[in-house]
Order: sequence, then C-alpha cells, then structure tokens
Amino acid sequence: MDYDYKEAMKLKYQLCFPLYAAARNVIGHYSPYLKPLGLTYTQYIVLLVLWEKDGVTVGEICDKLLLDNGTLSPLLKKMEKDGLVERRRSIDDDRVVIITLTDKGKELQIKAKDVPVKVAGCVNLTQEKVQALYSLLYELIETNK
Amino acid sequence: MDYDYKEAMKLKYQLCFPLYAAARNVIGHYSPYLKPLGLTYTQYIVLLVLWEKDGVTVGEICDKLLLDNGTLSPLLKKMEKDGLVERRRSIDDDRVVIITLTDKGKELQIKAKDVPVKVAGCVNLTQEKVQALYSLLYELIETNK
DNA sequence: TACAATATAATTGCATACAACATAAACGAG
DNA sequence: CTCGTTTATGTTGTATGCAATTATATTGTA
Repeated sequence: MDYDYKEAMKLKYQLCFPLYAAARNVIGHYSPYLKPLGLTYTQYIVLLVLWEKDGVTVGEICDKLLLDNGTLSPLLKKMEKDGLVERRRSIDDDRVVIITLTDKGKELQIKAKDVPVKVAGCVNLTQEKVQALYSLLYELIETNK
Repeated sequence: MDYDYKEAMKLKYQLCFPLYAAARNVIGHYSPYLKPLGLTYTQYIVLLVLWEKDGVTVGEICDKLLLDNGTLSPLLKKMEKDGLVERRRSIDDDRVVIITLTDKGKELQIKAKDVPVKVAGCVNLTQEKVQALYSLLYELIETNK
C-alpha cells in the first residue's frame, strides 16, 4: 500500500500535540498555588534553581532551565524589581551577571514548600507511570540537545 | 525521617520541567520545515485540525487543540488575512463562527506532507518508547481535563 | 601589543498563552 | 412572551519564548 500521508498528518499521531498539551496542563495546575505567593510559573522554576544553588550566572540558569536568555534576561530584571533576587556583574569577568537570592527570595522557599506536593496531587497517574514518563522525557531531551 | 522539602523541591523532581522542556524541544524541530511554508507551529496544528475536517467552529478547534479562544481568535483572524482560511458566521446560530480552508490552505497540506516524517526523524527514541510516551501523555491529559 | 574571533547579556520584534472581561445571540423557566 | 442565564466569540492585559541583533568584555594569536 502507498504511504497515506493524510492519515499520518492526523493530530493524534503528532507527538508534539500531547506533549505540549500535557505540559500546559500541568503548568496550569501551579497557578492556584503560585499566585498567592505572587509568582508566575517561570519565576518559580528560576527560584527552584536558585534555592538549589545560590549565586549562579544568567547563562547557568539558561542552561539548567533550557530557556533562552531572551526569555530570562527580562524575567530576572523583573524579579530584581520585585525584590526576589539581586543582579551584579562578576568581578572576575565583567561580561557575566551573577544572580543572588535576597532574603525575601530565600524566605519564599518555605512558603512554597507545599507546592510540589499539591501539584503532584493534581496529576492522576500512578507513581510508576510518573517515573516512566520522567525517564522517557529526560531521554527525549538529552538525545535532542 | 522527616520530610525533606528542600530535596523534594529540586528541579529534577518536578514533572513540569522535563515535560515543558521536551515540548518546546520537539516544537522547535518544526520551525526549519514550517518556516519555508510561511507557517508557525500553532498555525500548523490549526491546519492539521482543518485538514482532517474542514468547516469547524472556533470552539471545536479550541476543544481539539486544548487551547484558549483568547489564543485562537486572533490567530484565526491572522490566518484569514494570510489567505489560509475563511471565517463566516453560521446561518443557524449567529454566535458561531465557522472556519473553512481556502484553496491555498488546502494546497498547503501537500507541501507540508513530509513535515511529520522529518520531525519524527529528529526525535531519537525507539518506536516503542514513542508509543509508551504517547499513552502516558494522553492518560495525563485525559485524567486532568 | 593590536585585533580578529569568541563569549555573555541585553534588546527588539514577533508569536503565542491564558485570565478576565465584553458583547451579542440563543435558550429556558414561568 | 420576557427577562435572567447560558453560550460562543472577541478583546485587553500580562507574561512568556525564541530568533536575530547589539553592546561590551575577554581571549587567542601573530
């Protein structure tokens, strides 16, 4: 039989669709918990990085979050304006900007400590399936860098 | 042992992160093939819906793509301006807007017929893993609607 | 030491996304 | 029939994302 390109083009066969939809779905579950803290989802994952290791460069945050600096540069400026982080040039290399948590930024970690649990509670998948999903996603990301 | 919330808050344990990163990664693989056709990714998945079934309402497209009408309304207007679709009010119900492909919109399907294959070629996962990923993602979406 | 190549951030332009609100049409109970 | 409710779409405001470009600093090398 000939290759049926019209069949192959159906939405349900495109991996991108459920991937993107699932991502937006899960991210959407964060809003109710982040909004009271005055955080957006992207600000939250930036904080996740900084709570793990404070004082990192803009470039490091880009690498860890796999986000463009065109996304993060303005975001970090806004987070500075909101008093969550400080931005200062490195003494060693004046090209580099180092991002540091303020006290307010540090304190937010405790206020946000239940967020992962609450969001996990919204995702109706067994622990095994979540694990399987993790490894597939990380494999996808790693092999396509 | 007490619950270690700082450990649980590490980026690598948040499902949202690899999910969103993988989605953006895969979507990014479309650009090189869509740009020559003058299409963005979102316009492309709207066309996927219309190529499957022409003449659907704005609401149906929102439902199928799981996107907000605040996203799709302006997008469909732009696609009309670009000559890809037509927008007309339903005769039966004047609230409803029906989207129809123009000839140009129909012809694009042939020009785009290799896109799914080419993108699939960029995703370095075995067919079994892709299948596993599909079912997990669809389960995640379905159970969280 | 000049100076081209490279590296790091920031900026600009364009295209989504979604929440919240607005508008207009259709529906439905009384 | 009628008016409050619901439905379908559009608009506004805010926040990402990324490509492409710019600005500045550093590095490598003749």
